[in-house]
Amino acid sequence: MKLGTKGRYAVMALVDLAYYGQGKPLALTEIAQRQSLPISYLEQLFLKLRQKGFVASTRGHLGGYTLAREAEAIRISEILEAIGEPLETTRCDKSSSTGCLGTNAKCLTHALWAGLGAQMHQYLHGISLADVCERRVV
Amino acid sequence: MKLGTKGRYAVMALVDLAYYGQGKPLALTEIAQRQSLPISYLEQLFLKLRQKGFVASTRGHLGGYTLAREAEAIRISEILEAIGEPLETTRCDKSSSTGCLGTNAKCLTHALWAGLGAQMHQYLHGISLADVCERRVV
DNA sequence: AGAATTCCCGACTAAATTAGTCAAGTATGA
DNA sequence: TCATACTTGACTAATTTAGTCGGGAATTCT
Repeated sequence: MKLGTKGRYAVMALVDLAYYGQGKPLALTEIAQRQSLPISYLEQLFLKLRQKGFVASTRGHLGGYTLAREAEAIRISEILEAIGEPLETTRCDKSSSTGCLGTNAKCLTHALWAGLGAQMHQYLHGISLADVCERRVV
Repeated sequence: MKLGTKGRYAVMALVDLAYYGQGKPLALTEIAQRQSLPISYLEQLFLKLRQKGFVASTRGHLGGYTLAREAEAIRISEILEAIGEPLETTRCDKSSSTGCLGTNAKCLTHALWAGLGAQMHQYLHGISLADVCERRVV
């Protein structure tokens, strides 16, 4: 159970954007250099972030990305979801009728893993980009 | 960020052992069948669980495994640690002096990930094998 | 106009990890 | 002695991760 670079980099980059970009577009190269992240990898991530409406892009010279929403209104959990960072604690097939429902002794652990997932989601949903920027994180 | 089978299977098997094994040794084949887990894989896991003192083994006919500790005294977090399920949310190198300390703007996210890890550990530390068996899990 | 800068996008891949299998052995009880 | 069950190490196929690469398209500066 470890956090992948996709999720970590996406959040790092957005925090950087919220922290250093004051309304003005910030080039990906600048973010990548400051955070020591591979730029072509970041491009992939920002493609998704733009499609999901987290950032807006300006092309050409002096272009870059800006936040499309208020930093206060972007939850960390949303970022991870947008980027495709799984956050999966169970493997029970929800669609299948034979899937585990946590009702029998065989799947006694279902509630445990579901609870862990809920815990994680709750924590990450409770923190916004702005919270991270202003070090309001326990 | 997904939970691997190692951790999941280990907990499933120990819950099964606590639930069905009343002091008497339970053969791995029985646990494996009931939980639909690959037996040779479970063998690997129980090797570690025995070495770390979670279970005791009885060899030969009618042999098997028993819990070496009270089900109330075994925390889920301990099992995952024993088995080698990572539970890593950060990648900051703790040993290196150049490692991230969460003090500069570059690593503003450190506290976030560390907090997530703490949250997960706290949840899993607060639940014992017995809690899972008796469905005392939120 | 042309050059420089920057985003846009899909395809590809090396390396690591996962999720096991397999084979051979040792101990015990019926 | 035979079947059962734990013990242990080596091996591996498949998946996932963590990127790279190459070519394009839009925009602005000179």
